[in-house]
Amino acid sequence: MTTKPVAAPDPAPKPRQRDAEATKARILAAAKKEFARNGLGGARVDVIADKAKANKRMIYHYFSSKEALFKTVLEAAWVDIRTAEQKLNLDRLEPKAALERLVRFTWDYYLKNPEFITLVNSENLHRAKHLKGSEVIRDYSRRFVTMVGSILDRGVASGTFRPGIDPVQLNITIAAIGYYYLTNRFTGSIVFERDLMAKHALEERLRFNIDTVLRIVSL
Amino acid sequence: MTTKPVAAPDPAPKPRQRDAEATKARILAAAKKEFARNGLGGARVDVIADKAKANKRMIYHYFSSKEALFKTVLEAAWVDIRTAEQKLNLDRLEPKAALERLVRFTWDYYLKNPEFITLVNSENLHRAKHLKGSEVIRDYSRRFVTMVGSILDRGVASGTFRPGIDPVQLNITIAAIGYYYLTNRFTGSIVFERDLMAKHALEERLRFNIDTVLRIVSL
DNA sequence: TGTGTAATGCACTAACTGGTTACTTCTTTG
DNA sequence: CAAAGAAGTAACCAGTTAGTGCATTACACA
Repeated sequence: MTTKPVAAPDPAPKPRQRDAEATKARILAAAKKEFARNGLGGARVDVIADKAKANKRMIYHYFSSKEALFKTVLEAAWVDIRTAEQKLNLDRLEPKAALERLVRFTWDYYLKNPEFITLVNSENLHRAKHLKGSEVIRDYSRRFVTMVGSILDRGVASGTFRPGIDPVQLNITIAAIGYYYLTNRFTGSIVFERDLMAKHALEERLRFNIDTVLRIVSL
Repeated sequence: MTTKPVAAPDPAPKPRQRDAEATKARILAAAKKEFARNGLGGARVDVIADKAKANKRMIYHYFSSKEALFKTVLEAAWVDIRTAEQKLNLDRLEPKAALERLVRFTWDYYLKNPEFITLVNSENLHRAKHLKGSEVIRDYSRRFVTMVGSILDRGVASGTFRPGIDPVQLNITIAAIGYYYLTNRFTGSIVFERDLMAKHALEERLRFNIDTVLRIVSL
């Protein structure tokens, strides 16, 4: 976008009064929070501008529209989780450990990044119209599915996993058992009359989930 | 609410021009659709009025406010699914069959009543503030958890299920593996590059889910 | 047939909301 | 250092939106 000085490799990033990249980043961060808290429809552009200590005009300058901003936020969120997943280096672990690691990671990620869940919910309410056709997402996802597939293959080869498991179904299930618990934590706590977010409750759920996944793949 | 004629037991319900109950019902049905499609924030009261072939004034006359209307819709939806669950008479089935029946029912219900999922999502976005303190929900839910608990107990007693399974965790999981798949069907179809709503895909998922649940409870 | 009440309809508003216009101020570079 | 473009601001606009005041009409019952 903006042409940075090419010469010196980061020559003491002098504190600017005006910094396009920084402003954009602040807007993005604020938008993520606001969209996550209130959904696309409920989010207010003015609130985002305030939170970002920017002006509403800046938002339209950099992102054209509320929906385009939403799309950017959403894509960034997805790239973030998929990138983190790749860093797990699950290929280096033995199949069972790899799967456990993945379940644990997914759970922790959702816990630490509750915005992700709400953003995804919001996007699905809008029938994924913002993500439709996004190659970024498709490319990242493909690598991910492949990775889980190869864990399964290795497990089958070494005789620890049963054959014939669809990696997609497994992926969905791993996400589901964490995602559902957390996204519905408010109604869930009412329906089941316990604090689903209490520390021990969270630990118990994670244990249950790991057990579930291992049972799915075991012989 | 309104005092109906007490005498004759439904003496040919003459077609009225004005019928409070009928109007209320139409509003409720329209509201359910609109809330489900657009969420609480995105739903438009005028649209609900039009869809219900009623006047906006009627909505405020019967339901006081948009949020109160939402609460009514939400409670009704919950009562509906819980009532349907009770009608399954799972106590009469042997444990394994009962569980399979429940998984199948849950899946089918979500499929046939997609509004339920979206309403619940919307309520959780608002941190369950409309359902908080609703005794209706609490009472219905209690009976449900108890029912699943007794299936598990029976299974353990007959030596088909392993002991020590928390009925709440199982309940959550049964809901999760269906709910997640369906609520995220739009982004899911993009991420996994398949039509998750194709007939064979749905059948495959149901099979996978039944298998998962049986694996969780098996010895 | 008359009457009180519940049901209904219309027109209105006050507050908001996404988006824009017109302008000022900083920063970079020839 | 001057000029041009980039970054930033405030006030504003047109369309919406939840919610109301008030007049009107049908119904139940005497």
